[in-house]
Amino acid sequence: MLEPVRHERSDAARNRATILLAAEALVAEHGAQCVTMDQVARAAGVGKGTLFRHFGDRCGLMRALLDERERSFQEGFIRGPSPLGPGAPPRERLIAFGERMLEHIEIQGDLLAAAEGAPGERLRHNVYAAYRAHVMALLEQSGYAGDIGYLADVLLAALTAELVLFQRREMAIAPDRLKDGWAGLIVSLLGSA
Amino acid sequence: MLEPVRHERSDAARNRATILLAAEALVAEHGAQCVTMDQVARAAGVGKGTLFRHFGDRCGLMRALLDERERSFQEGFIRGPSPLGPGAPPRERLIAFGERMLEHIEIQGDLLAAAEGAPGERLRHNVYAAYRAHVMALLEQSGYAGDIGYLADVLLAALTAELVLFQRREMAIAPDRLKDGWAGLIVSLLGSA
DNA sequence: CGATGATGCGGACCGTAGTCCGTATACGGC
DNA sequence: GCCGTATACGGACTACGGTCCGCATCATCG
Repeated sequence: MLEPVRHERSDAARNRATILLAAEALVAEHGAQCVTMDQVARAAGVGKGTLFRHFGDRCGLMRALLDERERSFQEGFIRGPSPLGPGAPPRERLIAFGERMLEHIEIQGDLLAAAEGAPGERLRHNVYAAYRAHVMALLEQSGYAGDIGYLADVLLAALTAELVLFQRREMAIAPDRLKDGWAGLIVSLLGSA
Repeated sequence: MLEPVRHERSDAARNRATILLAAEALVAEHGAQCVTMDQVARAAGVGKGTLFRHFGDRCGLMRALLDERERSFQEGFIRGPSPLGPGAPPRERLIAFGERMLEHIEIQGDLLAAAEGAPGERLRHNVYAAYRAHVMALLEQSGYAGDIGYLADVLLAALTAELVLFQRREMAIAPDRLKDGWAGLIVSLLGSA
């Protein structure tokens, strides 16, 4: 399996940067939901084809906008300080993971919602796989006796942007109640010992 | 708050029935994903406007197709035989509810996926509210000590069509493993007593 | 530096969901 | 049966995401 691309052509790199800048500005101004691909293309001064070649589809563009935050988020629970990162007992790390994710959704919610594509697409992505592997590892370490893979899916389902934004906005549930609910859930499952 | 509509006009009722019939046939033949609104309109011999006036949007049409099954499903856990319906202890009813829901998704999965609209729309509907109320009542009866509303949302998130279809199709997880996972989850939360 | 092949570019084009409004039709009152 | 009006109908129209392909631009090599 060879690497097909050696260098990105200079104009392509320039265009990608321009597009991301333009998209970021438009999203900041109008909200992710209201920004159309034509708007982004015009604002960046490129053709629509260029947009889609670089990012595949609308969700790909939104994901690209999230990417930096996403990477630092993942960095946090893989190599960051306790209790989110290594060092703390798995139960504490799991609680911290959920709380951190809730904060992530609080900040990036609209973009996360806009990055959702067809049903199930989200689940097929590397990001989900990374979360899932992390949660499974923590459950494993905690000595949980049941189906770890299944439980990981369920726990992550509690942390989807769709659900959390609904709880926060439609049901007007306070962030602290969500965090407490999450922590209580983990304690119920893994014991308070 | 008056009832604005006294009688549905006869042509309207006829058209609605015709549309549902045509849509059902097209979905059966091509799958819900591949059926367009224009196809349905042409097959039913009505204009597009009529379609949208009756069902609001594509998801509304899909929901209407699900409606009958949905009602009998709800009937099952509200007034049906134990352990799904009243009579069994709440823990057993909750397990039966999840298993029944998994079967429902197994059968109606494509339609359920096609009925999903914008992120969060699903959660705003009566159907979700009914499920949520049911699960909350069972948790209450079971004497669960934590945040019942939060836990209901989490448990229902484990039973979304999006997740279950992913688990079944993409991850090739067998139905029995999902049912066992669900039962194990409930037991972990409510105790095996 | 000039030729040449690979890569990227632009924007016309397409399919689909959803809207709008002038026209047609059913229903209730006379 | 006839009329007036509320209601429904149809299909042209819009907006948007996504595709396609002929042309331009870049990198490379002699």
